[in-house]
Amino acid sequence: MVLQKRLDYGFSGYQVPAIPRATRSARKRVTFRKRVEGNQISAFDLLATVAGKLLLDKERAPALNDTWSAEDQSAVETNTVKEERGDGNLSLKLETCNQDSADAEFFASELVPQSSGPNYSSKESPSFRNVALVATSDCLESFDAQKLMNVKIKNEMGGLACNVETGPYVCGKSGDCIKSVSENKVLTDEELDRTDKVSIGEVADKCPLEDALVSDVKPPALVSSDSSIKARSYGDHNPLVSFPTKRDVVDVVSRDDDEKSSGCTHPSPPREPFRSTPHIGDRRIRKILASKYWKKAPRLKNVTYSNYDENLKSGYCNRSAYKSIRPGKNYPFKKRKFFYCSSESNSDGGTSSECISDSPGKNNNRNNSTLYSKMHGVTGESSSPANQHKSFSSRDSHVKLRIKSFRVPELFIEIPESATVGSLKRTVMEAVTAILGDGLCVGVLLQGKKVRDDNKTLLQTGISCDNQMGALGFSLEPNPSNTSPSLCPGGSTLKLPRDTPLPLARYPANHGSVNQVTCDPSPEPRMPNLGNFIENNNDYASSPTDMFDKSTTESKALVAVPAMSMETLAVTPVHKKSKQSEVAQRRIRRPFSITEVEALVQAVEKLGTGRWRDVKLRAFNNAKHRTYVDLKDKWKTLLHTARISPQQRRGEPVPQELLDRVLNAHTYWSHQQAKQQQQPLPESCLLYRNSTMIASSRRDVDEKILG
DNA sequence: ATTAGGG
DNA sequence: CCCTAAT
Repeated sequence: MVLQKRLDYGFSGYQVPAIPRATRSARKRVTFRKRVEGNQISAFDLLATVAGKLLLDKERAPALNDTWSAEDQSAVETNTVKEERGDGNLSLKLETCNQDSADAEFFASELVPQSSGPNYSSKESPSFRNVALVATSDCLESFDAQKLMNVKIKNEMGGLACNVETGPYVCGKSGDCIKSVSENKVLTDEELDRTDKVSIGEVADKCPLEDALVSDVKPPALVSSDSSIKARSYGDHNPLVSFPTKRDVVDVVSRDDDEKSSGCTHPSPPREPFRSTPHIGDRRIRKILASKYWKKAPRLKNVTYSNYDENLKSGYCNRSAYKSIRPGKNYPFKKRKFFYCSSESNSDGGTSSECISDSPGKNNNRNNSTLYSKMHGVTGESSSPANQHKSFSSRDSHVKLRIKSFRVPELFIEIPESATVGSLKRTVMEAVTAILGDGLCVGVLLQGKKVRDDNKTLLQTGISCDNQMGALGFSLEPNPSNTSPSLCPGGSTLKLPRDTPLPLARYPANHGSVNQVTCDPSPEPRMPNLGNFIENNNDYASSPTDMFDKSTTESKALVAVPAMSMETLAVTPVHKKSKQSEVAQRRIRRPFSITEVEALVQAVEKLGTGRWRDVKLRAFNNAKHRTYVDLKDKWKTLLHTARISPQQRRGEPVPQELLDRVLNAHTYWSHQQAKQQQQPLPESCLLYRNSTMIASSRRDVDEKILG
């Protein structure tokens, strides 16, 4: 059985490794695992794990959040067992296995053939008993999931070989029962609140895993579990993971050796696509445990999320322990952060729909810019949507929109009671500003439903002149993604860049002076001109020296950051808390401009490779967003670019001249380095350098070297 | 905090 | 760009 690296986890609770970057694109799989304290495994825990996994990936976070919304839950529920139909938005697969061990582990990883599981001791395998807790597709082949859910698993020995409760907590002890929810059942609130056993599943004889139940004699505690989780997100339900078509799903499949993911230290033999759940040979029973909690989550926000957060935190708290034990660098979740905020703001609060007023388009002279300026005018800004796809041919009818206001996504602010009103204002302002400056998505809703296809015309979408009031809505959402548009082609949002972490964070509510503030800047919304913000990123002035300053300054100016005094910073716990809660994000991608490349090359030519800090200081001292690591990386890519054929190069083409300089500088400094190691004779070095550089027609080399 | 490399 | 290991 799987259980590779069981020993990787030497702590209670569980960690949720970051989702490999690869998962940002469709059809990528991720792996994660979870360890459960004692013999308890709860559906919620599992889901939380999955959720946490997803959340850890900032770009996916909202996706998950959406999934948590009540609307989608049903879909999840009904599709859990129907993933083959591909008509759902997310399906969950989970399976667990039993093992004689003191603790339980949740492996959300692809089942690894026993033979290939490198990290578990051979003696572990035999004692392994898999008990499928989730009816998944492969299980369905042999029996109906619905039935499975309602069957009772009995242990002839007087106990249950495996007990899983879909309740908040799953008891692994024998005698416990499986609580499951019918996939088709719609839970009532009452039911949702019940945490006790609901139904007992008895594995039908059909279940190929029955023998597993009869497995070990001892009070077979559910000690270890192996779970494979597959989640599919369909564009329609997942705004962040938008795909061209509904069929284009994202599979979040647990597998340890996810390609490119730093999942497993030990490369496992190539696996079949996750779809074919491997090793059915293992006796497994599965049970869908998602539905209930997925449905429930949106409602019991406080409980759910706090719990959730706790879980996540626990993972983080144990990071060090984890790290120390963990053999490889498999799970780079070190600095991953998630926003609790987005989850909720996206699912409900964040979506503020606005009114629309349609009117027969008479103004043919108006173009889309007019439309947008109008849109944004409401927010006090005008911007040019970078992602505007809709085509407004001049002869089209025009849809007039009037957005009365945007509601800012939910904000959570914590401030001491002793704080002054003024500081509260500043705090709120700061939070709001941070959000706005952080980048927002504009979502389009029609009939309350998100419109995700950016490529449809308004007409096709149904946003036409004869629209009725209220049919169309817009929403501002925290932009979770720095994803390139290509990653979410179906998204209906206008992505705006962000550079700073969302200040939103859910703080422990145990603070007496927690004030929750929801900001609604209706009267005089101060929105940054994000459109320009974008454009400025790559639009540098010609002067390599001051261009960075300029752009930086401009960007900031555009973000309409209110003058924030140090005092404010001191007074607002938001900052501290934000950092504390590790709310951060992947930095936005900022392609190097040619000018920057030029500056970099020049600096490296002079300073050589390996002195990135100096390079930074010298040429990018004013570009705060460029760290020496960035520069180093850029050099690396430049070098690579220079070495590959022009046809293989992508992105903004770098002048061959620069690339040549890169090559020259690289070879030169490489030799330099080598020489230094052998015989630190400055003279020969100089000679070599000069010959090389001059040969490469670097006129300014000398100056730079001298200067 | 930097540097070097792998991802 | 991120993440780590090693300085």
